[in-house]
Amino acid sequence: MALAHAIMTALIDDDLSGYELAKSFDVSLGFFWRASHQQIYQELRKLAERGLLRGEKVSQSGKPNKIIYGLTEEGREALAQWVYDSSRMQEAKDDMLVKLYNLGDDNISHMVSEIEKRRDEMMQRLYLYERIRRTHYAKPDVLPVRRQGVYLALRCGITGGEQFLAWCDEALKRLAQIQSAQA
Amino acid sequence: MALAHAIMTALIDDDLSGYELAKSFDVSLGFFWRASHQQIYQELRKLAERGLLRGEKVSQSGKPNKIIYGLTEEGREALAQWVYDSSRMQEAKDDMLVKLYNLGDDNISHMVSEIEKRRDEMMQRLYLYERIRRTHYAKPDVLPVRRQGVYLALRCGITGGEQFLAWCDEALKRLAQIQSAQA
DNA sequence: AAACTATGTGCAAGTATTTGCATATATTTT
DNA sequence: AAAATATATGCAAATACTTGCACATAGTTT
Repeated sequence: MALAHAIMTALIDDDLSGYELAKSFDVSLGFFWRASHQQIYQELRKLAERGLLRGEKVSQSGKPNKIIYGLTEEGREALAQWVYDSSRMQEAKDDMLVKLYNLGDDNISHMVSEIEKRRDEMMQRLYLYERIRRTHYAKPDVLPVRRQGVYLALRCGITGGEQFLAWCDEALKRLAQIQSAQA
Repeated sequence: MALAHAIMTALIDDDLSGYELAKSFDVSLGFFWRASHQQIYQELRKLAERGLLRGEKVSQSGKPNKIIYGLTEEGREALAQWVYDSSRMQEAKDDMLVKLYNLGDDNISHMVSEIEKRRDEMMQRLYLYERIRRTHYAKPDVLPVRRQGVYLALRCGITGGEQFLAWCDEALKRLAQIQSAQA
């Protein structure tokens, strides 16, 4: 039920087309809630049908036409209300962790490379977070309230990412030990 | 596609009924991949149909009958093969983080209590992790390889949980500051 | 006696998400 | 000139997951 709310959230400040929204997702809310463009387009249409968004067709020359979506009053109210809904702790749902339950002499080197790959990806993600933090949140205390909320979400991503890197190092060390004992 | 593999993983050592499996999930793999009992029963039947599990009906007196599932050779092979499949980084998909993007003077006290609730839940989770660690993984180095993999997953849960607690404290501190500035 | 807890499995309906494909045009690169 | 990239939206099918309900028995608590 929450991709809808993530999308509405992305439209708080600006009206966007599906394409623009998908791009903005990639560098902000998508850090915490990934969605494919198909899902976004579908959800936008559904939300417009339900009256929570208003879609305006824009004809363009030189580019394909697009539909700009914006929150309706009803949408803003629904979103504000949603914040008070109770939400649950999310599990990691990460294949990698399930795979670790299957660790064996045969697949250990595969797990090493999988963890190394994750480590690299997270490293890149952290560079991106850090750039965003420096650029937009250098002095969080002086930001308006809502921006401070976004900052806190970013901090959650940063500290979570740093912890993950540390775990990767721990795991790789242990796996290397097992491998050297094997030889 | 991975609940299937989580279930098969839970059956590596022991054959279990759906009920037993659901319970074992609650204190192990379910930390990383939660599933309702309905989903588990469905998946067990599907896996049995596909020949990856063998289901054996057991009549019981005094208790309802049950079906004990175990991995077939084919299942074991499929599981072993699955470990080599590539897997992707998972996003948090956490409502709470999306809600933070909607932070405002009106809902700030709600967010405080939501974060406090999460903090409590994680604290309890960490107690449980710690008990498991002490009981079963006090000396990880001497464990067989597969158990060391499980230990690494547990460590991921522990360090991730500790990071989350620290983040909660940071967030609560900031929210308290905003609230006191408001007054 | 009634209520609650534990054991044990399942259907049906709805919602969410992924995967693969399809269609266009304009600009930039090879 | 061909190929790749960016812009822009969508359908259809399959898979995954959640929610609410239903049945059935035994033991324990109030």
